[in-house]
Amino acid sequence: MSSHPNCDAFVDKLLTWYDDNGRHHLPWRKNDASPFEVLVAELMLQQTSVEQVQEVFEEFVEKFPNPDSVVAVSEEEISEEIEPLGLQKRTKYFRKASHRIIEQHGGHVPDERSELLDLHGAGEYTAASVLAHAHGKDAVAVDTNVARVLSRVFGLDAADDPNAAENWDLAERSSPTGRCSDYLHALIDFGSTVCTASNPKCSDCPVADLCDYAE
DNA sequence: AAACCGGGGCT
DNA sequence: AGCCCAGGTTT
Repeated sequence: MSSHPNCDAFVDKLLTWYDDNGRHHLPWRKNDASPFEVLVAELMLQQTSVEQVQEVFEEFVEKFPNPDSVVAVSEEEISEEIEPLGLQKRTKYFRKASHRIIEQHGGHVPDERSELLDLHGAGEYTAASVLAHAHGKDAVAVDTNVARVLSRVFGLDAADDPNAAENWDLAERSSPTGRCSDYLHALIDFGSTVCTASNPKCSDCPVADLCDYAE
């Protein structure tokens, strides 16, 4: 646990807020979402809004529920499905990652950080996300939302830098054992609806009383 | 360390 | 017109 005096209280209030206000309906957060579906969602969500991903995710995983189904079709068939998302390079991510999962991991999405990092298109954030959301492991992933929320609440210098070690350290020290997946989803939902980049809703924030940033 | 990818929404 | 979005790869 963190040495920061407000840490436990912050996590507690955030998780309570998440229970009531989180986007629990998102298809890739379903309890029975497969590890491959989680990986697909994480790749789609890179620099892409949730609303855009919602438009294509379910049809994609219905057509391509596993790595075998991805490599079985032409590049054009994959590209066609994700075209509305932009960042067309991800077509190659899906194909290369699927090939590696089949050849190196028997068709199953790996559950070790180093193996996930070897998948094309998966960096530190995506690897940690898959560990937490697909395999239930205690791993933290810091994106722009998480970095912004943590740095604001705890008054860090690395304001909105997802690559700053300061933010990853704080995320790890504050993360509740056994509930990393919920905690990360909570931080993201909170960062995208309340603790927003511009015009944050501090006047309607459940943790404003212990936040270094709130006025 | 910086460039680049990308369509869509918001300002 | 400019900035941002569940970042990562390439130069």
